[in-house]
Amino acid sequence: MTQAASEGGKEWTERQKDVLDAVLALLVEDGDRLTMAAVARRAKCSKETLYKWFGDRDGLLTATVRWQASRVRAGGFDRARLDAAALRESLERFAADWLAVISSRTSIALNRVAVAHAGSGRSNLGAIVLANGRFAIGGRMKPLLEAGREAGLLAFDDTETAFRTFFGLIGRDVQIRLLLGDRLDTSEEGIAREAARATRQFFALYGASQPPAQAGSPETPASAG
Amino acid sequence: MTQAASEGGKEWTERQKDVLDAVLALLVEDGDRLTMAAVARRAKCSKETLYKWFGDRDGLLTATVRWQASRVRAGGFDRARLDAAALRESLERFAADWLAVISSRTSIALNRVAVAHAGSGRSNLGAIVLANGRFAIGGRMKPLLEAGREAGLLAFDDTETAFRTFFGLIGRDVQIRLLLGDRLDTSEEGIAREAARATRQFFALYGASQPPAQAGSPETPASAG
DNA sequence: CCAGAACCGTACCGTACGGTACGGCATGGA
DNA sequence: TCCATGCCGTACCGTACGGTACGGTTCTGG
Repeated sequence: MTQAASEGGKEWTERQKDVLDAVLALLVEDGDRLTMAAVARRAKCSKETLYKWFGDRDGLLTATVRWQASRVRAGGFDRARLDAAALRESLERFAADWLAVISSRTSIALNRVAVAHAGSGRSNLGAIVLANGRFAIGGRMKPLLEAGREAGLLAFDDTETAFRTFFGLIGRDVQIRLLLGDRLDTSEEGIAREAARATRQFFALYGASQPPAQAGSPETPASAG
Repeated sequence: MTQAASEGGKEWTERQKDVLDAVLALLVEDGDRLTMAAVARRAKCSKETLYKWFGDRDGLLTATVRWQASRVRAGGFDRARLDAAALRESLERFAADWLAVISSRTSIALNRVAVAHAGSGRSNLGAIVLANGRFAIGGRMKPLLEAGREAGLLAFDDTETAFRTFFGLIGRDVQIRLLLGDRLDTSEEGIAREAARATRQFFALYGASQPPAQAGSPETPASAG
């Protein structure tokens, strides 16, 4: 499960990418009530071709998830010149990017089918989504956190714990509420505001320039109990 | 959507509760690949009876969600004598209870079907789960936070924001990972440890006894930008 | 111009499942 | 004793959908 993000995969032809985009569109519109016939109709291809290219329904869904994942790669930071402002900006950008992703209709639709599949045990869509979502962003953010620590800007013992805390401060209840059908503010300004808040709170917890009141970082107890 | 938790509902007979428990068991075992025939077999009743009692499949699922929700009510705190230790203990207990809930196989199964339903637009299972999960705990925790503020132990402007921050510190990536099929440590000790960490971090952000370095609470910017 | 491959559109098959009908049995009240 | 009610078990129906088959059309290479 804790595998690296899989490669963008298999280099589909343009025609095949069109089909996968059709699947994404249908997924967003109709939820997981997706039928092979509907895909064929939408993509103007035959069902026989779908089965030839993707094997079966699960293969089509898997390919769709990978296809979508292969084009949301983003982020990165300038490791060379990392002062407090640059670190804060990078973290804030990560936070905003992540919020934009989990708020997108595509991500919501994909996560819904992956969650449903994970429940029925068939295939491993859940693992793929996790690898390309939560674990991908973790893999990209942790080097930044560690660079910030090496630059004396952050203080934490365990990178994973620090990252997961930031993750929680960013997402809070947003993803589960969206998955369950709640409506939330997903405007660009709203996202920017939340990203700024999460970053501010993260610095309050892990910023080295303003050492926590209790000795040690807040992720470890200052005293027993 | 932002409705109050619905009442435990309708007072089913014992026999009917047995049926709903059978649904829960099947949901946990087989995911949402739940068929009416399987329920009838498991509960040793006829399909006709199921339809008579619950209307249709969605009605059965809705009743099941309400039934499960009606018996996870818990929590509460002693408002009278609220010192720092009592507040911390209450928050930690809330956090541990919530982690135990979202880590339970029943909650995972129920959230999975609700997410799937929210995707297909049919029925409002998502709203029900949300009302009895996220919003129910919010409704129970916010009075505690405000009591803590009135007692001079916490400092925040907006109760909702403070609660959502705590929510994020507690859950982090746990719920989405579990829903997507990842395996996590859900032991009692692990939960207790995470609850303690979340509470410690929440106090670091919102504790009044140790004012934040920047003026104001970390949920509002100290200066523009 | 021809052969073959790729693919579209549609018809078709089998099965799973939601929902209904019905016969049989038990209980309880008159 | 008899009828009514409520429920079990099972058979049944209609439909939706995954997957396959096949005829017809377009494209490509020779």
